Amino acid sequence: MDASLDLNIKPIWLLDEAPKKELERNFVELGLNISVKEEKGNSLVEELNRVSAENKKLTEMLTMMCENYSVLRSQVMNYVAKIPRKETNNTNVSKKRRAECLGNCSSNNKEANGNSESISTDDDSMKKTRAATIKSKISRVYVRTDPSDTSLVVKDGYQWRKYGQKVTRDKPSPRAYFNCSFAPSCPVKKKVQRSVEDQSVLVSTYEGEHNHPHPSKLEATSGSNRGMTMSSAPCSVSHSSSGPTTTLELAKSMSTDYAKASNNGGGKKMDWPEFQQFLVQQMASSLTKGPSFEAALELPYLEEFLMTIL
DNA sequence: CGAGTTTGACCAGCGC
DNA sequence: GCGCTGGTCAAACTCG
Repeated sequence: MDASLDLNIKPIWLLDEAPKKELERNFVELGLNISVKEEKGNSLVEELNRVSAENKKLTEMLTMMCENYSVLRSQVMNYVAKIPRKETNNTNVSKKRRAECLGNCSSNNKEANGNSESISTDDDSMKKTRAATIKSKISRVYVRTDPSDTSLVVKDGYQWRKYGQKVTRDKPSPRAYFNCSFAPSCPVKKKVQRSVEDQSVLVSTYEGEHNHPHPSKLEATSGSNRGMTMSSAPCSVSHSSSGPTTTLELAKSMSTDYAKASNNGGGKKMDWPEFQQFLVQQMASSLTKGPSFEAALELPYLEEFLMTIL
């Protein structure tokens, strides 16, 4: 099946009668004898009519999609409003091995281990609290990549330094370990591993919170701050450290395209109706891209996707 | 030459 | 205590 739907939001000129006549005129100008090739011409006109009708139908479908999108959007808004946000006031990332040095997490491991000998007053409740703390700081991001790409690199806008790679027991693919190297004292760590279910999906697990602004935000505030903030956002969308975080390349590409589209208009921002129309266009074109859109159709992905474009 | 990556060794936690 | 496993270190290596 040919999935390439050449969709248009606005009814194109083929819907009008005048252009058809112009087409016929063009045939004459091109030296083609319409009377001789009347049959061919008629079939072409019929074909044009058919395509026009099809286009009209598709346009209606898109309009409906757009309306459904609006409804869905408001539903998601309501849904998101109902989700209780967990407090994220605890700032230090703790790991098992560094559990004893809660106040000294940014220092190096050897120092931490040295200190740990003098501070060893753990009990079960403390352990549970810490485990909960770790759990609440962990977020997960799914990124669809080229399955042939073995680099385990997830571009999220931050600067990462790889410090280790390990083959784990239950997973066929190795796990890569990264430190945030944008700020020397940033405690955030990232683990990246391919999904067992889908080798084309990279699962990156973030531990902790960045103690510095996002690099792209720094860029945005220091220089080219045009259009919506979406344009400077990374592909990841994090709505809470308490819940899973999902990334869609589709959302990324859409935001990028949107940024481009906005910038092409001389830096003029699109208003909401324009933006909606733009989204529909992008959705339509994304239908042809397959995997990303399929991913978006899975409910958790879809929610995140909608969060992204809201 | 410096920054980043690779990779084998080491360490700590956990279950038995 | 022992072995398994995940996480980290650091020397060697690569690349711009």
